[in-house]
Amino acid sequence: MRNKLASFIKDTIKNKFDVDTDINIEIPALAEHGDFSLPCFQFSKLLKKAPVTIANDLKVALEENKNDFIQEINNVGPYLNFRIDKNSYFSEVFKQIMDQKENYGNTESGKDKSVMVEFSSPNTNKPLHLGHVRNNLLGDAISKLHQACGYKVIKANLLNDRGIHICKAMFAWKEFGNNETPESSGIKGDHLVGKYYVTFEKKLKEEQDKFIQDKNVDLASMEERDRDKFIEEEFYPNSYYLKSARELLLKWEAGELDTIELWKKMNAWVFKGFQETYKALGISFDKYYYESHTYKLGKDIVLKGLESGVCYQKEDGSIWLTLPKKGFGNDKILLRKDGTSVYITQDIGTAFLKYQDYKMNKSINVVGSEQEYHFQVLFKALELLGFEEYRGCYHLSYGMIYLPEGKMKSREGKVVDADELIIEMVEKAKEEIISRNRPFTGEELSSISNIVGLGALKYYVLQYSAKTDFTFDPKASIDFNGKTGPYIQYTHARICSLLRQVSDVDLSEKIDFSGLNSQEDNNLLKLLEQFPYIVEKACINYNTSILAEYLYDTASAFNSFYSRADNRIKDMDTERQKPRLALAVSCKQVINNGLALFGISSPEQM
RNA sequence: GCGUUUGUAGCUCAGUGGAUAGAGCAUCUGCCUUCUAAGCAGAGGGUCGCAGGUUCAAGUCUUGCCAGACGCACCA
Repeated sequence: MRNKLASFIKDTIKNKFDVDTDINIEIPALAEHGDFSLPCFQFSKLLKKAPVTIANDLKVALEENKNDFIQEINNVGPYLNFRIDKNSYFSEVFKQIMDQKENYGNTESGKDKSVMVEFSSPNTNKPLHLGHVRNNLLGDAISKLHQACGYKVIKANLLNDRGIHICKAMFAWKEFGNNETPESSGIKGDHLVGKYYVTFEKKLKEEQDKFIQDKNVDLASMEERDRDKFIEEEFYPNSYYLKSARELLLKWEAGELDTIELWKKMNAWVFKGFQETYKALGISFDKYYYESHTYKLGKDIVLKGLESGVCYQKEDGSIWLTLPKKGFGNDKILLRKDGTSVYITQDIGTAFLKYQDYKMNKSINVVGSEQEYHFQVLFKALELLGFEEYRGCYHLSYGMIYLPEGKMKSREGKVVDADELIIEMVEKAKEEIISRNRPFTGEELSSISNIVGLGALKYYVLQYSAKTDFTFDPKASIDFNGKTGPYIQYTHARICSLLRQVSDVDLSEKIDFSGLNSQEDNNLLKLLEQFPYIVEKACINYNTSILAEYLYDTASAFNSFYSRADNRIKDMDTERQKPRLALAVSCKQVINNGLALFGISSPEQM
């Protein structure tokens, strides 16, 4: 409908003023202004006229050869407001939704293009927490949004399975583990490994406290920076625990059999644990990369950069990248004097590898905002090293999550554990359902609790735009009233319930929509029409909150429509029922499709 | 210190340079013998951090200041 109007205006402008221009059509903030509006500011530069004059002239021109679907054109100052013939407006939207069903909302803006979305990418030394949940849900939603816009999407997960962090857990397990396994202890693998990682950190802290006491240093009176420096320079080189973990890392790098064996064993525990969490969240990946395979990558590329003069070598043998003065503090080291790679070198190699594997047009990394500078350097490095595809690389940065008591800290165990959180949400959903005395069987109850609990969690996280930090309020997150996932799911369930009760009404024949002229009818219609634009907008802006907002508005519009005293559909005669049921069916489809983009299921009953 | 970023209702957050700044929660008032009340209708609540600038128009762009967050590793 919007396209039809836009091309009509475009043609008219071309005839009247002899210029080609894009048309930006808006939906008026106030319904009484009309169904669509055309702010004429957008043409004033091009036509060198005042917006109000343009609006006047254009109105005359448009009215001269107005199509029958436009009922009325009004100009209010610089705005041209259009009222669309209701019957054709409703029919067109309803027809589109019925034709496209679960594909309604999809567009072709990404047709023939591919995108890789790398997300999750956890370290394999501890279980996933709320921060990972945000990452996973965001990455998954962004993937689905791209799919809806026609892109071919590859979801990738780069597991950081190697390094000092896992060696810490390995050492603690060797020292204190007594061969404990997930089977022997009944503890989920990632939690078991995490337990030993925490044990390591605890022992290290004890050792540090003792060291400081022995040295008789008064840390409390030191500046924070000096304190860190002291610990780094004085304590760390003398730490038995750190030395032991480093030894394990060296043995791992040397390929020592026992160490590799233990590393494989513990990583396997963690992977299995992660898989369970991913499954619970309904998340899957098309491709796994492992840091243990990629950590040496990038070296050749850097050496080529040295030949071409992009990089330079210092006297000690280390290799550095020259960065532009503007925007970058210092040059960046790429290879240590012993020739080993640093973090960014691996990322350079991985970028090349990903492209070799998939030749995608876009490559998105879903990583927290604390790594923004890292990605700026990385993309600049890729550009300087001649990797043309750096243009398609994008760091989807998301903000931190605070708890009411402050920042989450994994080392201190001040985190919201992902598995526990999921269980809590599902439990809460179950309580809510039970309290409503619904006639569900045990199986239905647990299936619906699962859908609702996860819906609440996912919507809670995705309602925020990615870049904002937000405070996780356990009470609010678990609330099912107001702007929440369950509210939207509930609306869907209500529609399903209604449809079950009037299942004999046939909507396939031509429907007369002329009876739908209330505020509520029109609001809902307009929202349903907008859905494809919302999906595209959310995708372009990498912003799930746009869709979250929209879904709430749509559910809310339906509930207003539904609760009108004179609108009791069940009691109406068939001819009056039809257009209203058509609206309800359409709304159900849109809610279903929209929630699906968030990985949220739409229950038939709840 | 430098860079990036945030500051919108009591709280948590939306808000393409465009029409009278919105939502949820919380508070208050109504509505279940009724298509699922996880709902609906309504009320109160704002110096859009502060001060300048740009223009027909600024919560939105810009400069300065104030306050917070993140970053500025041969960690990842």
